[in-house]
Amino acid sequence: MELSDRKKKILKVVVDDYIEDGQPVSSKTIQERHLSEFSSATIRSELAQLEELGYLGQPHTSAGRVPLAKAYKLYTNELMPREDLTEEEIDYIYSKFSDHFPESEFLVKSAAKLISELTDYTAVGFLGSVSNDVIKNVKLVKLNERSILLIVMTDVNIIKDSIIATDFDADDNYISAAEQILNEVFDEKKLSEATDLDESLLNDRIKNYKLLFEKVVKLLKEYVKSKAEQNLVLEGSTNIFKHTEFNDIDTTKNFLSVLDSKEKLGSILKTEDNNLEITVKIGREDDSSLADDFALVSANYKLNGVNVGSAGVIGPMRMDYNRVIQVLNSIGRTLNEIGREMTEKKVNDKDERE
Amino acid sequence: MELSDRKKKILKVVVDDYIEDGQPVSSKTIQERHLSEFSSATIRSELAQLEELGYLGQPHTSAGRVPLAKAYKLYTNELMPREDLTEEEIDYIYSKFSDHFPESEFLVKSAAKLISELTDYTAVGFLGSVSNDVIKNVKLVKLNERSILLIVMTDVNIIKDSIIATDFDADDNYISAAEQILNEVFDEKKLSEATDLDESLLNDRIKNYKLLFEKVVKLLKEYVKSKAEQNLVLEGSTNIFKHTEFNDIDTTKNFLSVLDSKEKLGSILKTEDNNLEITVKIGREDDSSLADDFALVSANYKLNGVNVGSAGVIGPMRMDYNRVIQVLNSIGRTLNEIGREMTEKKVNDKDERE
DNA sequence: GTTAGCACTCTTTAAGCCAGACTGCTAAAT
DNA sequence: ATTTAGCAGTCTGGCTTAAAGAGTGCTAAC
Repeated sequence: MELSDRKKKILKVVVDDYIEDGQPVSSKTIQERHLSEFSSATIRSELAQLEELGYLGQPHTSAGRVPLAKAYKLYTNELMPREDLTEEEIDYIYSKFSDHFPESEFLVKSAAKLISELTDYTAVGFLGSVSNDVIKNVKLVKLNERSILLIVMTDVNIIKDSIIATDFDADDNYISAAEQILNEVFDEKKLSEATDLDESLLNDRIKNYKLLFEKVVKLLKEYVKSKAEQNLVLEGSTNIFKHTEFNDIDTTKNFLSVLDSKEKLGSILKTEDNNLEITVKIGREDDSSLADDFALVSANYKLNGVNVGSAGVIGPMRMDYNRVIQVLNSIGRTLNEIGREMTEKKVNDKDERE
Repeated sequence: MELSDRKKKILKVVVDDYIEDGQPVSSKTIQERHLSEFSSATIRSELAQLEELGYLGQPHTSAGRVPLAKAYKLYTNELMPREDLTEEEIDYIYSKFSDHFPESEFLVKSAAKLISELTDYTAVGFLGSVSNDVIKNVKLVKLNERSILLIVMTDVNIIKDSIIATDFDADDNYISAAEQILNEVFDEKKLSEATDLDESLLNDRIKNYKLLFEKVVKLLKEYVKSKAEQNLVLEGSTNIFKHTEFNDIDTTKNFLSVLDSKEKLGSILKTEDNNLEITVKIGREDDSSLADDFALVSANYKLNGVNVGSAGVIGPMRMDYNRVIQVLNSIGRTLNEIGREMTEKKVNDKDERE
C-alpha cells in the first residue's frame, strides 16, 4: 500500500528531525517546525497510523516517535534529500586517487580512509579475493647475496612484498633466465591457477629452477592467503564518539564487538549483490547478521571494469544517509573518471605510434 | 627516605590487589588475604602513613586505599614480581619475526601487533625517522610502458612502493644505465642527503637523466615525508573494553582522544631517552603531556644496532606492568637473537668462501 | 476531516533514608 | 613503644517517594 503524500511528508520530517538531534520527535515539534498548516492533533493521528504500519515506534507511551528500520528504508529510497558535495570536496576526493598507480588494495584502503574522513563515521573497506587476479608480468630483483624480490603484476595489483630467500648467490644470468621461465609459466594465469600448478607439468627446462619455482608458488600462496585473511580495513573507529548514541556504554561495546569480529563483518559485506552500486542494510535485515541498531551503507568499487572490493560506512541506524550516500557516489564517480582518463591516454598513445 | 620493609610489603600488596580487581583495597582485605600476622588496625596506621607520603590515595574518607602514580613507580622499579612468559609465548614471538626480511617498518608494526595481542592492551608503535637511513642499493624495474618501480635498499629498510611515471617507453638500456648512475650518486648517502642533492652538482653524464633523477628525488622526499607523517601505528584500540576502567564513558572518550591526537602521542614517544631500554611513564609526569590517569610503557627497538623506533602499551594507570614489561623484554631479546643469528650466518658464508 | 481540550501514562530529577563498608582515634594490652 | 580491640564517624549506593514535565490518545465539537 502506497502512503498518502501527507504521511510521507510527515514521515520525512520525523526522520530528518530524528537524524538531526536523536530525540524522539513529538507531534508538536513537527507542527511548529515544519507543518504549521495542520494542528498537532491531526499529526498525532497520522503518527498513530504510521506506527500501526510499522514505520515508527515509541520508546514509551508518553514519548515522541522514533523511526524504525522500515522508515529508514523508505527514506533512503525516495524521501531523502540529495544534496551534492561541494566542489572542494569533490576535488579533494579526486586528488586522493589521481596520480597513483591503480592497485585494488590501495583503492579500497584509500576509499575507506576518505569515507571516514568525509563522513565522520567509522568506515569499512572490504578487499575482494585476489585469487582471480590475472598475472601479467613477473619480475625478479636481486636485493643482496641471499635475497630476491619477487614482483608480480596482475591486472589490478602489483605484488611487491614477497622476498625469496636463497641459499646461494644468484647471478644475473640465473635471475633473468628464471624470470623468463616464470613469465612463460604464469603469463595470463589467474593467481588461483598459479598456486595450484603441479610441478610435474613443468617441462625439462623449468626443472632446473624447481626450487625457485616452488618458493615462488609458496609466496604466491601466502600472498593470496594473507589477503584473504586481512581483507577488511577499518578506518576511524574512534569517530563513533562523535555521535550521541555512543554515550551509552553498552551500545558502544556492542558496536565495537561487531567491528572486532572481522569474520562477521566480512560476511556481511561479502554477501552483497555485485551488481548493486550502493547497498543499504538497516537493522537486522533478512539474512544479514548485522546487529539490531546498526546500519551499513556500502558501495562496490571497480578497477579496469573488475569488482575489486567495497567500502562504506558502518554506524548507528540513525545516520546521515544523505551525506554518506553522496560521499560513496562521489568516490565511485571519481574512480570511473580516472579509469576513463587512463584508457583514453592509452588510446592516444597508440594513435601517436601509428 | 627509604620505606621500611613492612611498608613496602603493604604497598606491594595494595598495588597487586588493586591491579587485580580495580577496587580500593581495605585494611581488612590486606590482613585477611596477605598479612595475617598483623591486625587490621596496625595496617591501617601504616596505610595512613603511606598516604601521608604520597603513595596512596582515597576516593573518599570511608573507602579503601588506591595506589597513586608514586606507588606505581616504586612498584615497577623494585616491588613488582617478575614472572617470565611461557616457552610457548616466547616461541610464538620468535615465529613472528624469524623468516622475515628485516625492515624497520615491519618490525615496529609487528611488535605493536604482538604486544596488543599478548597483553590485551592497546599498543602503539612509533617509527623513527627514516631520514638517517643509509642508501645501499638502488634498483629500477620496468613495470609497463609508462611505469618504473623504484626500489631503494637502505641499511634498515627497503623502499618498494614508489612508482615513477614516465612519458616515454624506457628501454632496457636506459633503465640499466639510469640504475647505475643512481647508484653512483646515491650510494652510502643518507636519505636526508639524497633528497637535498643539488642537481647542479651532477656531472655531465647524469645530465641526460636529469628528469628521471628529479623524479627519484621527489619520490624519496615523499617517502621520507609520508613516513614522518604516518610514524604511529595503533593496534588493538578496542582492547580497552577488556578493562573495567573503560566502563566509564568519560574515561573512555578521554583515552580515545589521546589516541586520536597522533601528534601528542608521537611527541610523548619521541622524547624518550634513546639509551633506555624500557621507559615507564605513569600519569602526568614532569614534561610529558600524557593525561592524568594513563600510563605508557614502551621499549626502543634496534635493527643492525640502529634504533629504528619504539613500541609499547598505552593504557590505564592500573595495568599489569609485570606482564607488559615481560612482553616488551621478550620481544627485544628475540630481535637481538635474530640479529645475531643473521650476523653469524653472514660470517659463516664468508668463511665458506675463503 | 480537523481541532481543542483534557485525562492519563511514563520519564526524570530530587530528596530522604537506611544499610554497609572503612577509616581514624582512643584506651587498653603486650 | 608497638600493637590491638572497639567504637564513633563518614561516605557510598540502593531504594522509595514525590513532584514536575512531556506527550499521547480519546472525545466531543467544529
